[in-house]
Amino acid sequence: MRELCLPVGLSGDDLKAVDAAVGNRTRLKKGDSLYRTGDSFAALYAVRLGTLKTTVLAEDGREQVAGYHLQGDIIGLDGLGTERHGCGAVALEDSEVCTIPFEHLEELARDVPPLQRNLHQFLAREISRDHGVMLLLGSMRAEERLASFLLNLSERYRARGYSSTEFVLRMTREEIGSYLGLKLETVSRLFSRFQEEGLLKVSGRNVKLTSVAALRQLVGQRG
Amino acid sequence: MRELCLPVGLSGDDLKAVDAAVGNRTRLKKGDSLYRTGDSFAALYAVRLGTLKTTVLAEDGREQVAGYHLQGDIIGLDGLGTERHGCGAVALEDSEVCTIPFEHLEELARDVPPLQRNLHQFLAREISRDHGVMLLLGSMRAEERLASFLLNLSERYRARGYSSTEFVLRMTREEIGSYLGLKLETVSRLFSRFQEEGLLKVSGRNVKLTSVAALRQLVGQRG
DNA sequence: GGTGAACCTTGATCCTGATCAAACTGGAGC
DNA sequence: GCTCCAGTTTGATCAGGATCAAGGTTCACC
Repeated sequence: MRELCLPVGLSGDDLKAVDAAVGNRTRLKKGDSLYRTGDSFAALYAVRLGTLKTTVLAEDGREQVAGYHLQGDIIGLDGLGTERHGCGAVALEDSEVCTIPFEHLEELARDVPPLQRNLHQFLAREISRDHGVMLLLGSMRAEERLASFLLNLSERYRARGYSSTEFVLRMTREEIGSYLGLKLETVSRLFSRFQEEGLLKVSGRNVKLTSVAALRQLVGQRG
Repeated sequence: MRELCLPVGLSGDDLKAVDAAVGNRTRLKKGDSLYRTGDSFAALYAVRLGTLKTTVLAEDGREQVAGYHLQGDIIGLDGLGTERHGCGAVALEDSEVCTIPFEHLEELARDVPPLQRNLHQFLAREISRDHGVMLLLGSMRAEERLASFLLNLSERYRARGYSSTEFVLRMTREEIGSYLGLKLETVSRLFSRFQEEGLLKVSGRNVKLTSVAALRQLVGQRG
């Protein structure tokens, strides 16, 4: 079992040191919270197995899904270097994460420059990801948002060696809507419409993309 | 002139080292680009004077304002540790920034733990900021968005020692709309309406908040 | 295997903000 | 001081998605 929680390009001693920094695994059952908004921040988490959602909370109590996280994703970055988590994280199915105590990681990053660089890249990637979501929420129509969401999932499943065209959604229509800034009825209608138009086949949470090209075109048009 | 581009809690030698890492100042005229999306990433920038906007670009060419940056803000973080800038940055008025070469900073962060911590905090804060924008774009109505935007500006001016109730907007209605996911006409109408309702006085880009409490209530309601 | 709750679909209607259009304003440049 | 143009305001209309409502489906749990 040579794989790493942080996919760094390291070798030898460095790698061992990183291995040591990675704490034990935690099993989560569907619905379990890994951490909640406002919890004191002490560690990052690498998703080993399963799917989590992170949610942001407005002062008035409104909650919104900020992201979905699959195997290999690192979560908790938003609390890095601060006192408290700004998000909450909940398992959408039985999952497993490993804990990366932050004190240790920060220290390690000082001694292992490639790791430091890697950490920075993770953070920057998180920022870029968020910018993508802002673009989606700020300037796309409902159908573009859903298409974009499905293509994003597709790409991520592909990268993990799963089918990129046939997968099971781990979240409800309401959660999808929350992430996309839409109501659940709108999400449901869009799935139906996409199916009518031959872009995909959907049955509850089972999705089969039948025309990735058409979905791409949907996202890319306008301009 | 003892102030720092990165407001770190350092002293003595550390402080000198950081000072040394901060490159020279650059003057920007209104409309000048500091960097563009896709430019190779080499440095962060601290805003010394003026106002900048950062913009994200979709593949299809759509552009959206990702943030407005005032004196003391650090920009360019999204490119950190990666090859290219994911955003563009443009001066909204004559401005001045100082360049913080990234290679140097990363190296320095290894030797000066408080600086490392500070850098991480900046990154985490940027992520949290983006989450706030996602919340705004995903779940607020138009009037809540504008109120939220104005209160945010107000707070930031206050923190910088300027009036928190009377200021000049440095961006056009269209740019405000782009940031808030609204059209310029909607922004204009909202300003007029807020004025009618006695929340503020507006004349072109001059804004005077006359009822911060009412603006707050507007944002906070819905539960 | 049956039951109930959570989740999903679909329909009808409403409303917010987009779009189209036209006139007004103010400031930069001559 | 005048001109011109980018930016702003305001009006009229439209449409996308929200909301309200009512069944239908699935699956976890007993």
